[in-house]
Amino acid sequence: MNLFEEISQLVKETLKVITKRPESFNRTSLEKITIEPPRLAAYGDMATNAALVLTSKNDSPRDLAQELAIKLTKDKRILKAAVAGPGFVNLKLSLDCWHHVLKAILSDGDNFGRSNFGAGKRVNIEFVSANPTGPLHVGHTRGAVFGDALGNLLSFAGYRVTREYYINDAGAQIEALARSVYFRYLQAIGKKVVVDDMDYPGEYLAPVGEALAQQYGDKWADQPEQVWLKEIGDYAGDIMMKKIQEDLASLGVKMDVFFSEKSLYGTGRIEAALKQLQEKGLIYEGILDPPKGKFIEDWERREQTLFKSTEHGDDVDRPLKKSDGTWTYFAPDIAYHFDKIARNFDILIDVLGADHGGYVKRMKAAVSALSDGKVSLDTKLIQLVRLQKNGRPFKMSKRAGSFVTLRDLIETVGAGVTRFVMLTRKNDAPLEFDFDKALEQSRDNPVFYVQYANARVVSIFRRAKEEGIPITDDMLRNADLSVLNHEMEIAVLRKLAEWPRAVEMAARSNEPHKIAFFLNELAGEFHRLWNLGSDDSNLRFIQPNDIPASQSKIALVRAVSIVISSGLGILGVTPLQEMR
RNA sequence: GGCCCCGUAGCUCAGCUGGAUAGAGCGACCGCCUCCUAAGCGGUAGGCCACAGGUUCGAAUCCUGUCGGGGUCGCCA
Repeated sequence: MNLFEEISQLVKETLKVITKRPESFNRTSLEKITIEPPRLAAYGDMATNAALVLTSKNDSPRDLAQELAIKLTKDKRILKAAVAGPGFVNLKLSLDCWHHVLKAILSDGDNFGRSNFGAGKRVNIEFVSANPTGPLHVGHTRGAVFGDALGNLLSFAGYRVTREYYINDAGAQIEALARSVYFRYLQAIGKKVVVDDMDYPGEYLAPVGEALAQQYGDKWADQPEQVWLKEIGDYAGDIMMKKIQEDLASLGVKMDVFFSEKSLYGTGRIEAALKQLQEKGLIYEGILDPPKGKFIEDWERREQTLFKSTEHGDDVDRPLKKSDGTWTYFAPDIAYHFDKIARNFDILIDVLGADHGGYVKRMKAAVSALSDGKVSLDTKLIQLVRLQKNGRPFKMSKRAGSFVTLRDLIETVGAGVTRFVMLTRKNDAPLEFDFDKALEQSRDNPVFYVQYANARVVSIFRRAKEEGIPITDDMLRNADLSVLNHEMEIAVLRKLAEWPRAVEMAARSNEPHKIAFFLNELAGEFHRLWNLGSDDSNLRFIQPNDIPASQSKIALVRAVSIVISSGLGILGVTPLQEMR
């Protein structure tokens, strides 16, 4: 059930009947027709720009609009159609129509708002992909929440979603991790060591060193690096990865695939991917110019292996090998994306930190080249999180080893609050995360505001039971809805009817924050109606001594609860039954 | 210097593939509890949508340029 879709069909069919110039109905102008809630509620329930879009230069849009309006009123669902402004047609829908929407929501239940928008297309969302060198911090958390919610959103909208984590377990950072752990190991077996230059000085590595000491005693105490580097690196990386998975689990994020960068090395997979590019003539040996405007001290002109990414929209060609002959980060990442393409995804989405912005073009170029433009790569850059507490910002520094971790967040505010707050901003805007605000119980805190609405809903159900009002799904579905005729009750229904549209728009742009904003609006409509009950007892949901009227009103409440639950479900937040 | 993101009310931010008189919360001011949770609701005040051009019947939205803030720029990932 999607009311906007239904009215849109009606408008388009009506237009076909009345137009004298069918040739002006090319596909593009039909696609430009919108059916949307008007800016002002006073205009009506829906507005369409059809006449404006379809009128050719010399005709008056208002004439076509007028004709359209007259024809539309013939439909039962349309109570009133009026021409306004330059040629909009504002529609007022019949009470019956709204009641029909409510019945549809009740019978669709959890499925209300689901759609086939994605047409079963296969989407791969790669997110988090943090180096396994330490616990996840706040920045990773935002990426994790975003990716996971996007996954939920796209599933809801009819895509087949795979959530994926790329483990960077092959680069220099793992060796750095190994050295840091080695320090901790030496400490654990009682050696005096000077800890002044560790890459990862965080305390969290101390237990790893101790575990090594337990297992191996002083076996590695006086050994040179090449003896232990790889083994300790693998060992520590595995432990860190387990911790990361625990962190993700505590946030409610479950990956479908963990893809190891290491698995690309020594298996010919990098070479195979690059061969694809080679065959398209996109790989060559060449010399890059140093970046302009930025002085690099030890710049040396050097011939190296380059990917001709400029052929696919990048600004400069990109190196695939470092000066020591090993691969750059880019090379295995090309192989990784080649693997994703080979796994037959229709759409790839990479969720990256904002500091990877400079990486986007080359990766898109690679995907475009490898798939001959058949697979699209969408990148979502996640901006920084600024943490605040008591009005004062605090800093994160990985080098100092002191940073706010995902675990800190969950322990202080909980997973649900963390997730919701992080989804109240679009991904490309910086997010201010205030610990105090997140826990505050007020209108200013959107998490609370939405949860409070849900708690009120639940309290109505509870009260109804106490009053002996039967509210099974079946009874609500068959309730006589004619008592639902107040403007504010319709306003709630109007918002509910927008839900499928909101889902589609959020999915279209890969923007789960739109769901959070929608829920905030829906909660607002509901709180408003609730409060009207104190002025006018006829608007209370529970009508003493009138079971049928109570059931009708509770049917509306049930619909609100269905949509709030669905919406929170997409965000990955558990609805609260009561506030404490 | 190149590239990417951002600039909307005093503050924090929405604004849907271009659409009507640009919205919400906070803060300020004025109201609403004998009544389903007042942890809420109503109202008032507050704007040259950074600036300048362009496209269009129509621009906060699209294009170009300028200014301001952030990110990034071979051998980090």
